[in-house]
Amino acid sequence: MLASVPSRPTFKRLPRAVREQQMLEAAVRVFARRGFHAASMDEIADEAGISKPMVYAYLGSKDDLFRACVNQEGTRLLESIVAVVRDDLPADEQLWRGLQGFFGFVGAHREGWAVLYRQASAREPFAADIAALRGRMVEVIAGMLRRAVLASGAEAREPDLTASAYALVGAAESVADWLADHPEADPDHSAARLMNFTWLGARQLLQGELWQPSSA
Amino acid sequence: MLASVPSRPTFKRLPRAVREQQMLEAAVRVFARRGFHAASMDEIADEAGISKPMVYAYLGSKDDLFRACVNQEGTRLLESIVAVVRDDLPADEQLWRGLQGFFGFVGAHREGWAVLYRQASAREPFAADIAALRGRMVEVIAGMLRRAVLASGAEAREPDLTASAYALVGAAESVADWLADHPEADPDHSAARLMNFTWLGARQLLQGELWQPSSA
DNA sequence: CGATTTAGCTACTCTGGAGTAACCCTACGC
DNA sequence: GCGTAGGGTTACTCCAGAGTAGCTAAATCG
Repeated sequence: MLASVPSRPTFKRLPRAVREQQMLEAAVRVFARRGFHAASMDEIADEAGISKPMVYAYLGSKDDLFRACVNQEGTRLLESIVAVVRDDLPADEQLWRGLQGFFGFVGAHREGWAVLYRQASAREPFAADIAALRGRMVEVIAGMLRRAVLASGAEAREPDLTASAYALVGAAESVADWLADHPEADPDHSAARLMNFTWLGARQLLQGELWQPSSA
Repeated sequence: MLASVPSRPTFKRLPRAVREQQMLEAAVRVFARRGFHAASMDEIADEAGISKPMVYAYLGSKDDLFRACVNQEGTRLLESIVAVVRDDLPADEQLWRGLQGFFGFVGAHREGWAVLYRQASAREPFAADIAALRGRMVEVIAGMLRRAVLASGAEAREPDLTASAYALVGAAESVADWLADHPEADPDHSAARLMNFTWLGARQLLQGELWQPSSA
């Protein structure tokens, strides 16, 4: 019996699943800092510590690779939110936790956020994916608002719900962008401010109060 | 020479200023529908009814051309707002008119909007310009909010003002994106809904009312 | 009515980077 | 101890598209 030393993991020759994940992480970083076009497959391969043909062998074309990045980061974003929202909570608590999850993701994954929003929403083949993702969020938010309004005994007007949800999602994206550029800022603090800003207004509006132009 | 074949259906030799403007308008359209990278100088020249070297002769490189588009559309956007806001009005009226101007521009210049936001904010050399434009808007909005709060006798907390302004600008951009994809929607209606959504909330928040988590 | 200036063209060059062909190497199964 | 499969590489091909050289011709001027 030989003293069978468990084959020490050399730095080379890793199993496919591991390499694929390394490549994806590298790609997200490069796409985030260069943008889709300026990112070259050579640089991505280099960042992953591998050669270009391996990237093609495992992940396919540049478009395929980018789509994989978008899907991965989009999934992570959604999971960050889903993980903290509980169905049995009142709507305002759900929204609050959703915002915490959202800003938590952005704070911890600034590259992922940049890939998803600064890059993917501007490039035609992928913009549709992001629009769909945003659409799902809008639906979720609108649902929360709807339940909140109904729970308070008021009447829910669908167009107002959708418009409010769009405004809220946009406000969150804007604050997220600001957060991505201010590493010292606290994600939870941003979440709290936005919660305050939107909830008070949404509540009043959806209960029927209206701002009226005082002239013309 | 018998059948001399200049055969140019080209109608006229136009003065430089006119051609430049045609090229800019064409470039905005092509950039908007293809994106910066996928837009080729050939297609832009074609859209303008002119040949490529003319574009280079008048507007310079592709980057120069795109920057010219961004500047033109950015200026138009700002002017749409400035044109309707009056300094002597109360802050809520100013905000209301500003939103009307903003959504009026987006409704009437969907290509310009797409160039400014969907394209320019994602491409590195130009993102800074857009960030600056957005920064000016945030400052303006924060100023309106500040005056409104002071006028109502409350105390203005700067971080809240800035955060609210970011949220409001982001909400407006989001609704504008939605508007750009829904040609049948009425810009004024969008402006009114957003005004309602934000004003009621901002007013309460800035006067000190806070939403509080009901649990942990 | 020549000279000059300005609008305009065709037909190139050249480069960055996506994608690939063809080969190498080592662990493992038998 | 050897065949093979899968992880890995170098060194290409090829093309779209930015940018240019160098020409023609219509206005304008003196």
